[in-house]
Amino acid sequence: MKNLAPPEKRVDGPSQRGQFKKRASILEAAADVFCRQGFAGASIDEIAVEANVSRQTIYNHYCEKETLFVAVVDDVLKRANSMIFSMLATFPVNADNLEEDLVAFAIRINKNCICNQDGKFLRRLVQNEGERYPHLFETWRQQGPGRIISALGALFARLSASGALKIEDFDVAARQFLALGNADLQIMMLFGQTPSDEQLESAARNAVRTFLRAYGTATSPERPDLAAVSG
Amino acid sequence: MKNLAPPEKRVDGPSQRGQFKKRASILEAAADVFCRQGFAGASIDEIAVEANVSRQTIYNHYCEKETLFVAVVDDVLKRANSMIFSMLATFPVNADNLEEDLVAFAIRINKNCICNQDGKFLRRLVQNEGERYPHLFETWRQQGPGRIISALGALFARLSASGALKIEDFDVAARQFLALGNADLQIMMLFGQTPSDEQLESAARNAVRTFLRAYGTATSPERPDLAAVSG
DNA sequence: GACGTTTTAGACAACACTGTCTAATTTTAC
DNA sequence: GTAAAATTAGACAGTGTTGTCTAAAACGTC
Repeated sequence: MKNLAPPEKRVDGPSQRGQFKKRASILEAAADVFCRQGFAGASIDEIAVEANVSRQTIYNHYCEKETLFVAVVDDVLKRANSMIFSMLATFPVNADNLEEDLVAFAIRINKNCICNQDGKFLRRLVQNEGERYPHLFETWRQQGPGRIISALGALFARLSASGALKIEDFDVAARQFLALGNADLQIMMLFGQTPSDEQLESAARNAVRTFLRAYGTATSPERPDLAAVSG
Repeated sequence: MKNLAPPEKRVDGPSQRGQFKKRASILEAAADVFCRQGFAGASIDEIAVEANVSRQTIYNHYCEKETLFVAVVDDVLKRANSMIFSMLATFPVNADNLEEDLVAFAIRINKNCICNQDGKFLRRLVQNEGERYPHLFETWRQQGPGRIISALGALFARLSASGALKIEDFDVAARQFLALGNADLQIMMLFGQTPSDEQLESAARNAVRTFLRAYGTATSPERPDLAAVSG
């Protein structure tokens, strides 16, 4: 890590006029290798081979290994953030068919945000390098998860206001919804495995059933005989 | 990684007659450094300094870096396993004061198994090196989480049989209990932070309240007016 | 086709790390 | 106190990596 980069060498490298494909290829390969090997274990040569690019080209675009790393993290963070908010936009609006809609929503979140390559990469990277390079994730840490939970909480608030759910703390409910959605997948994901569609569906069903038992109003059909027991 | 270690060099090193303190000191320092830097990023010299030991001593006890790594993983896995099962032994037996007992249980699990140093180490290690050194975690992967969930599930089954809970799938309930317990702590833990006692308690309360709403029978006091709404 | 830019392969120095060796020193057992 | 065992500091070769440099080749644009 050089503290003083020579000012005549631009950090941003070529690409003013094109060669976007090279950059994209490097970013993708670097994400792969950094994810597999970690920052310390990743070698520029390995990235170059995987990107079908010469090592020098990497140094032309990103003057240091750390510059490349920062660019990869930025890229993945941006993509993951836009993905999660586009998924939040598919949250069910009305409450007819709520259970099925929530199941489908949970599947989408898990499949496209948590269990995909970007999700895996982010979990690893944050966990490994978050303490070593706090500045990389600081803004995401302060805004990312908090804003996601707030947004999801607001969606649950809407359902709660319409009487479909009965929730006191919307943010807690949002966190619990996500946590329940991962409950059956966490161990797989810890080992880097990707769940099958069947596993995704089963996990989502288990999660939503429990969530609706806790927060659903009486119209939820899936709580067979609690009223009978309580009455 | 040498494939053929000279047979006259014992893998287990000295310690037949004592020097346990050195070994323990090395193991502890190595766990620390491996956890912070990963396998590739950790240097033997750094471990030696942190253990207050010369580098040669490390090589005397563990002939290769990988041997040391394996020993550290074994050590942590054994300790974590024994801790989790000793915590499971404190699961509430009877159902009077169930909510408070479950809260205390969740706090104990989180504090002593999930949020402590060993838990952090294991999460990192499994996630990072689990694919590269599958043999290290294979037996734990097959037996560890599965047996933990089964054991916790059996405890919930006991409460269910006594009528205090109403659960269909005990293993699912066990996973959900643990997932709910982590719901409020996951982001902190991802960044390597350790929750305060207040945060631990609040997280456990939120988790148990929701869990009991989903699985509790009518005797649970904390579901204020579902019956009224449903009636 | 010509020109400026980008890419490439390869060589290169500087550095860090692993694992070995040795000889001196300290610790431990008896 | 003595002898065996363990530890230490330091030097060392071998290796891999980063980042630089150069000259040739490929590319894109006009």
